[in-house]
Amino acid sequence: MRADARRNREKVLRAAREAFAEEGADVQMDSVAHRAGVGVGTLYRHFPTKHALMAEIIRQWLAARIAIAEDANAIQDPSVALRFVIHQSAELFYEHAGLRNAFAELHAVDICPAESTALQHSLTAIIQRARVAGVIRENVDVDGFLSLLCGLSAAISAGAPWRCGAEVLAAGLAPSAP
Amino acid sequence: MRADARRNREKVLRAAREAFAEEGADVQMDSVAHRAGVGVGTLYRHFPTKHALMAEIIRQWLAARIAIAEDANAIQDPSVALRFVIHQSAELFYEHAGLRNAFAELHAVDICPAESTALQHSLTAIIQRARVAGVIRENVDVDGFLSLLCGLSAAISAGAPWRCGAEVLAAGLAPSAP
DNA sequence: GACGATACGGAACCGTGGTTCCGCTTGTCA
DNA sequence: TGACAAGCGGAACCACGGTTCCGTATCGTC
Repeated sequence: MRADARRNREKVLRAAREAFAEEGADVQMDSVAHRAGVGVGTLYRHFPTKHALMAEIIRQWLAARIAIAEDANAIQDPSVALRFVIHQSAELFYEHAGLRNAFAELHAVDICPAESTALQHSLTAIIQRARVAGVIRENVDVDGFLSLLCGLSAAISAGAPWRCGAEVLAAGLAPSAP
Repeated sequence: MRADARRNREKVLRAAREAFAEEGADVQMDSVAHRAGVGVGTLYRHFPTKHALMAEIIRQWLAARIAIAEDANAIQDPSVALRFVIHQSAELFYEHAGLRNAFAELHAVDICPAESTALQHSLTAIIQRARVAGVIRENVDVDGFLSLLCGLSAAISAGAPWRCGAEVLAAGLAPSAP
């Protein structure tokens, strides 16, 4: 791949992230191209369709979430690990608040099955450890946890301060007092 | 208004709710018309644009939420009132899970300012009472609460069991132990 | 520095889907 | 029951936006 092509690919991805975040999933390709300072033709050279461009952004986004989950799994204390995932995720959600709104309707599982599975796998370990240690309420499984994270993401995109959202979720997940 | 016109208006609204819930905000008007068993012309007789149709659905949705908030305000115990709003809202979110996904990108405030204000007003009273009674964490204000409800809605749309989501939020909102 | 391959820009194309228009039907009222 | 207004259906219209295409520019190599 030629050097300028690689440069342009990066410019396009950066612009697309920005554009999707600011204008939602229905930004025009022209707008993305303009932000990137390239022509539409260049967009289509790197990504055959708009959908492919969106998929790549989502893939990178999932990769960041997987990284967080894996970092958490390196933490010994299950309770600390759980809190770590929640807080780090909340911060990530805050940094990319716009993307959440843009891609809310899309099902990541359909678009990036591999990454989705990896994320779920990593989170399963965290939940499992928390369950054994008794630091998470009984009726929350991995799917429930993923949904709640999804909710956290929405809350933060809606304007909730991310630390506050994280605290509420973390506190709410603790097993109810006997 | 003629009787058949009134009937059709109802049919259209029902069909639109169903269509938006199932297919998202970008359902075609033709699809809504087909579900309602009327022609597109009839749609446009009752709602001048697609946007107007969506606005009416959102208005009814906000009305339901306002009703819940007002019911809660009739409850004496601030703690019970807070839990009531959360649980009732969660159930409503569950019943109309699809709509949330469809309209996530839209800002209700811009579309139905009056209803949005009314909802915010009702919730303010609930939060205020909870604050005075010391049954809600200090760093959550009305806006934060609205955002968290928005998050709850997203979590439920994402598949979290609504009772579970409500319990987590209710527990998480309690002031942290000293 | 010249040549071939690779990449770029952006005007033009075309399908999709919101909206309009008008001839026909149906409800309402005297 | 007849007349008129109100409402209906759906084909046709048209703007928008994703995608293609090709002449031009740039890169990398000899």
